[in-house]
Amino acid sequence: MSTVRARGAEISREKILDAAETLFIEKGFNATSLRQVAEVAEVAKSLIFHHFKTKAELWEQVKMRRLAEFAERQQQAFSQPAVSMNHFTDAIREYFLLLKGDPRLVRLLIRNKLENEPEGQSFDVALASDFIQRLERAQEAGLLRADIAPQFVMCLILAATNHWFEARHKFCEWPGIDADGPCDEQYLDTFLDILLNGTLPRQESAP
Amino acid sequence: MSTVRARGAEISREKILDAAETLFIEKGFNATSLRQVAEVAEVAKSLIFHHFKTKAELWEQVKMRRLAEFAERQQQAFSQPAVSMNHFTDAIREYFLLLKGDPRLVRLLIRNKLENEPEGQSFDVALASDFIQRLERAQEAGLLRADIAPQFVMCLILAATNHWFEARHKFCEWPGIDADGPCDEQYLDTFLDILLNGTLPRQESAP
DNA sequence: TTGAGAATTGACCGGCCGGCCAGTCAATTC
DNA sequence: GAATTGACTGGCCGGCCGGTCAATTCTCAA
Repeated sequence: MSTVRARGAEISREKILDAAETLFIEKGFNATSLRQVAEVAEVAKSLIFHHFKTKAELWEQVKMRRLAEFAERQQQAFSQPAVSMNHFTDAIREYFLLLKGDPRLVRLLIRNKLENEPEGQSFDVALASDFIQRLERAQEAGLLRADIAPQFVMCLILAATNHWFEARHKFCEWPGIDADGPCDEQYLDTFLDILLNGTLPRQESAP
Repeated sequence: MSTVRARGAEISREKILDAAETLFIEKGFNATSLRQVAEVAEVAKSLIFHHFKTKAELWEQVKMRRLAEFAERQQQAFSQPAVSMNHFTDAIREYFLLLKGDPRLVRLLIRNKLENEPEGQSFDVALASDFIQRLERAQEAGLLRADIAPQFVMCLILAATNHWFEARHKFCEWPGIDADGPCDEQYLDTFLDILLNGTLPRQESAP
């Protein structure tokens, strides 16, 4: 449908979702009232209930919209063919930049950790196993040490990237780390350097 | 004071703190009412205001008590002298076990990330710079590659350990990772292996 | 023995919460 | 041009919230 009415309704719905996203991610679900959401969205509070059943469902939809978009971009970042190790580091670089460019997403990911839904999203399972398979093929091709489990390498990559942005403000209080400088790149380079050196096949050394 | 009264008061205070810790960490500050805290603590709600000025102060005290204890144990874990790289891996191992043994602490650390206090705690800054200095001395002693910045190695260590437990339940849904098996140890071994191999001084290879 | 004062309680407050509902208005359909 | 539909609103509701307060109990020093 592209009637005038339907288009107007869609705009209102999106305005509500936008306002809810801003407030829920910044202040949290329970600390945000629907009155605030309505005010920011410039819409009557009752209209929220017209478009969404409950406050909880609104939050669910906010997360869905954002995390689905995240999964898509994450897939793009991780889906490059890996014929050499450089392709892996490029993929990690791209994923790192994805997080760097979207602080709100990082905050959502933190909040998502605290919510113990039984179902959860399954798309990142598929994504992870996809990347793990790439790593396995790299092992078979001799690009990667064969004596390490690719699953845990994947965990380590996500830990190193996600945690950096999740705790960035803490790290930047340390001596030698300047928040305004190129510390993101320095950290990433250090990590990739260590990861590469640590996972490259070792050429025959003492047992 | 060690009068009976004072001791009784102290017990009540601790019961309130215990109940608040359980509920705040599990459900969050805004999702927890003081009525629930009082009920779990088996105490009148008003008594909470006798011992703590406001709900916010109670939460502050809960965090203080737990994070101070954490900092102390963290210091123990990281304070071993480092005359060889094994001491570093031992320190990381100990810190890893500290987190493994205290899921509630891990949850508190996640919650702490979301709160943007201007002041914050300064003890972990001191702790980090202490460990970084150890790494620098290891570099001077030739135990560690000299061309990497120790600050970022420290970040990586914290990322690898903290994020593992923060996202453990997600990781354990992946193929090849069994939540009930020894996956914690496998992950840690993989990480330490990569870290050690990646940070060991390289013996003269092609530039 | 007593009285000062801390520990503890339950009744109570104003205010905000999520949610509901009756009703208005304008676009769409017949 | 009447009937229908759906977007949208303001006002109201019961209930719970954080917080206050006066009254009671308890303990111990004087």
